[in-house]
Amino acid sequence: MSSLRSLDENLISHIPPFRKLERVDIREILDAATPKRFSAGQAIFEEHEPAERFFLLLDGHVRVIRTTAAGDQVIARHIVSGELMGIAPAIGRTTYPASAVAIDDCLVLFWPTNLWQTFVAKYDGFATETYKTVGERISEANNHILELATQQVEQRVARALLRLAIQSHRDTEEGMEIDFPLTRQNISEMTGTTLYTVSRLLSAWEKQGIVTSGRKKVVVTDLGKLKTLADLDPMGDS
Amino acid sequence: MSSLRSLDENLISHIPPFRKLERVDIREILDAATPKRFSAGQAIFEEHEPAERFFLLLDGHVRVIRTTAAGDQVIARHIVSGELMGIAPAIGRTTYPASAVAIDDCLVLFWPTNLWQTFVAKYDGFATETYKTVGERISEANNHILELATQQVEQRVARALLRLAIQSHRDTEEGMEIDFPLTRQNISEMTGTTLYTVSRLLSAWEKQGIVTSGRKKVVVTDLGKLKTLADLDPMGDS
DNA sequence: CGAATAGGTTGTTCTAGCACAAACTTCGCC
DNA sequence: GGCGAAGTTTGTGCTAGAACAACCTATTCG
Repeated sequence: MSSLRSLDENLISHIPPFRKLERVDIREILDAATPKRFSAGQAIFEEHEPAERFFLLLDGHVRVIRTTAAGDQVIARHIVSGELMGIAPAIGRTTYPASAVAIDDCLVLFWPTNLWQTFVAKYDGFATETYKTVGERISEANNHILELATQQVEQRVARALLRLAIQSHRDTEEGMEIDFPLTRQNISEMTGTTLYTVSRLLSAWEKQGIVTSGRKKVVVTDLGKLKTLADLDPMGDS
Repeated sequence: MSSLRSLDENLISHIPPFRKLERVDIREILDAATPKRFSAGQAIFEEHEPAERFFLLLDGHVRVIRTTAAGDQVIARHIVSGELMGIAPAIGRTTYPASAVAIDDCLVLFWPTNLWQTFVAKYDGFATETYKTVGERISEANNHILELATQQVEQRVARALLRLAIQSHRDTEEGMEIDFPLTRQNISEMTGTTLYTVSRLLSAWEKQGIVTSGRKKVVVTDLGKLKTLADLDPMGDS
């Protein structure tokens, strides 16, 4: 039984892995999908859980998190609408490698994992496009490693903010506002530092007019300066 | 023209991506392969270079390296015999994401990138197995991020050594010797620290009977103790 | 509306580990 | 067989940033 009225084809027809497909194919894919809403804070899937489904985020923002034995959390990435997630089957895993949590209210579509093979086999371009996604995520991960291994905290935080601002912002009079709730703690979990250090950095940047920030909110007011901080800052501004 | 006598099927028949294949298929694959030797220190491929070939390491050890704009190097992983490398095509890349350098004398087989599609389409199990490899590398990368973000240098170095010792060792009277040349500098590039700190750690561990080390050589003499250091050491041994 | 809670700031202290320097050892090679 | 290069060790600062503490300020919710 379809949980809602039949889903609109335009929902996914423009999204990379589906872009090249025929209307009929899209129809088929949508008919096999289950839509589901998650409210802010809800877990979409958990690390180590058997990967029984793969997901497409249609609306909202999702945080992908890993937790160490010692209890520290690390934010691996943020998923924005139009992205696939939980695509463990693509990489021969039977278990999710991380947890996904809805940051704000989210709308997702999901399919049972066993359909993955079918999609890959049946829909031309789907495999190529999703493997490209996988490739991008590997690159991201490797860049993250490079950063953690070679850069100072300030640069790492600047880069993290820059990426978020570019990936998912809303334009306001003040500047580019990161369009989902983001705490100092969150930023520290993305960059391998502490919330205190992030707070100090943001305060300093606010004085220099690079950002404006509030409770769970960050606005980049001077993208250029932030970029300078992110690219190996030639010299520390006084 | 085949560069050498025809290659022996046993060379690759036991290697995961090829294991499930028929003799005929293996024959075909080998006939399409070019064997090549690299001597210690030689580059096999370079970051950013167009990915015109993908490789299988038959013998020797390879280091996968990334370099930052500032000139710092990071060792992403070590490849041991039987592993594929330069599999950029698998993840929709047209360019190598890192450089590969022969650590000791190496024997590799390579194929032109355009054959990748053929392999995936034609040889059953090849796709699945290689995507599993990709998956493992993603996991590795993510673990590396977790470590860099949350662990102390001592633990990271212990883990790096542990991994190497398990992945590629030779048993000696002293213990498990990492079976390729490895300097303090190399270890520091794997763990995001300095060669000085690594040297001090190894010296300390040598006194505690955990390792023995020499020029470009590390032998793990007490695997148990090293594991303790690697898993969040409950308390620092005096 | 008022208390509880989540999030943020800022001061102070302290240390892991980086930076630099200098000397030593091992190895390969002319 | 001795010189030079590459690799290693160890000492001495020194500082980025973690840890902890205390306090402040929005939000939320009964």
